[in-house]
Amino acid sequence: MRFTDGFIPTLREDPAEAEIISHKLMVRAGLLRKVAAGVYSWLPLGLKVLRKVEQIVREEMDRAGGLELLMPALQPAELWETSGRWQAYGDEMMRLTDRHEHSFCLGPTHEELITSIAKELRSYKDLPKCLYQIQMKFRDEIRPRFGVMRSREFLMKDAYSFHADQASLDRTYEAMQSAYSLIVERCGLSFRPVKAAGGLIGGAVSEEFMVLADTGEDVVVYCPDCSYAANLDTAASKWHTAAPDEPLKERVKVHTPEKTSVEEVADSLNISSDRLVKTLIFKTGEKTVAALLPGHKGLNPVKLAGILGVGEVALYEEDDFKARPDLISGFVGPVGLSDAVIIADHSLKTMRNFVVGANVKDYHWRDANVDQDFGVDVWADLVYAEPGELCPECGTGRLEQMRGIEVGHIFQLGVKYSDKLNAKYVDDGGIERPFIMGCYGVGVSRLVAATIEQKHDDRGIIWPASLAPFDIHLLLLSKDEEVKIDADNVYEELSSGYDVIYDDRQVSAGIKFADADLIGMPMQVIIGKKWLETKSAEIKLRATGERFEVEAGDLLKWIKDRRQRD
RNA sequence: CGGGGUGUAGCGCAGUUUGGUCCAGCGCGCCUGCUUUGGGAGCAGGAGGCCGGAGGUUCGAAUCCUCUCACCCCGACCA
Repeated sequence: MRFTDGFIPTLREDPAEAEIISHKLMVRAGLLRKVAAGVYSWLPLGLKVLRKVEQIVREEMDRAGGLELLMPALQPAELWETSGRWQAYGDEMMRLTDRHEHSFCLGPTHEELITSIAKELRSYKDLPKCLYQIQMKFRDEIRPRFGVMRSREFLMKDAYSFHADQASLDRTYEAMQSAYSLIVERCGLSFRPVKAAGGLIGGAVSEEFMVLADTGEDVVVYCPDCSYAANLDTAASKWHTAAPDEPLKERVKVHTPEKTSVEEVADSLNISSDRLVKTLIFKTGEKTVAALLPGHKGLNPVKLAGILGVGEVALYEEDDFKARPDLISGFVGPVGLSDAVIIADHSLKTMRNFVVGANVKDYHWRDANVDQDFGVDVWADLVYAEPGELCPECGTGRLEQMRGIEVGHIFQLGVKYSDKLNAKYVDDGGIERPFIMGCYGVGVSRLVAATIEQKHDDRGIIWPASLAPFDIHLLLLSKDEEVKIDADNVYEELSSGYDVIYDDRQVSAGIKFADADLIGMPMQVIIGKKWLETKSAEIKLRATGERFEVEAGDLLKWIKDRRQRD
């Protein structure tokens, strides 16, 4: 395409609204324009990239046995009421009412809808099936940000699989796992699959695909010595040492006036904070939960929510304490605690003679012990894994952290939705059973942003060949009429085998160079001074900056060879 | 929603503290002409803004007051 026929509005300056590099570059390079908070128009150049990612995703899904379909974005409330998520999804769901006062939402995800469709699968003979679509999703994010990285309307590939047994689900899950790796690899990105929490979508087994980038919103904990990698939300570690072999003592009440924080109590008793057990009180619907963990560790609320099987947990606030006069803020402890579920971190099993709150203002117990002084209802991993701690899998590597962008997430759902929505098939014994399900998502539009986040320099975007909107950027730098005619011919010639953007604008060379680097096609073919002298073009590779002089007659062959090599 | 901040030409900004010197200004971009053409050219001329919106104070408001809307950043959420 001739530049003058295209619509590529490039900007010299960074837009004020953009914070991260990919957002700045997407606006500056003319891929994207903002319409409202978290809502964007994709301009022609941006759409070309989006379509390329979409096509890669489609090809890999098809190869993995997926069947494409298209469901509506507009969905009736009734469907969501049967699964209970019309309420559960909360403010994040975009809701609307039609002229007949019927409630609808713009789909934030499609488990409900796909499950209703899957009811057509009647027999175990129809299984397994994996259905997918590539479609706009709508989520009224609390805080949209970073351009299309976290927007309220975004392109997603979502797939759902239906199985008669766990082994079948495992096979599809693995096929998706490798399909996802291939998708991210084909986009030319370095990434890491990591263990993840199910969240609102739910499910026991789940993995996220993280594109590594400093600006990523997620933290990945990984082991440099083995393959272990997990989202910080779920990452485990081996950190507590064996029990000090000291005899159990009788607990003693100590006066700790005004000492409410871990540090203050530890200081006033002249002990280190790891000899103190803190008790955090949470409310989860009807229940009150007391979480016990060592004083020097941080509580991971995602783990706690997972153990309790709820979407999120909320710490007790002032008003909650007023409603429970037996709980004294700052002095809460497990000894004598009633009407609360006690969940303790595994590390407490090996702790002895520790300090806990006494449930009396200004007092703590010292030399308290599990069993002897209080019981524990649930043992669990409640704490954050920290860098430097030992890997939970190999046991020898020291964990490290890095940031990542979640571009894909796969889940084993089990019967969570099929049960509620009464989606069943008949097994070989003639008995009705709910489908065993999996679901698999890729953020297609986010993948575009993630690519730029990883592939750019201070001049602009560096597209990998697989996603570049054009293969070749042809620059005409001479005003000479004959050279112009030659350049037109080169454009025709290259266009026979490649998608070419031809900068035929009447602007200075500097502008053409700057725009070419900004919009980032992998290969620039420059026709300028040397053409007059030797009929040769200069080829510049965007990624490395390498330049080659190639004679007119050799252009096609040179480009073909080079592209095969790369 | 809580905390912080910003709305002035297509984009990036100054002016607001201390009302008048602003029927609003700068850089980039845009239009016309001439010159220029290998890393964001020069000269000359020109177009473009009811200063986010509504109301108020005042002889006079981009500037002060009230209300309102939008957007951005920090937190909980997630592809």
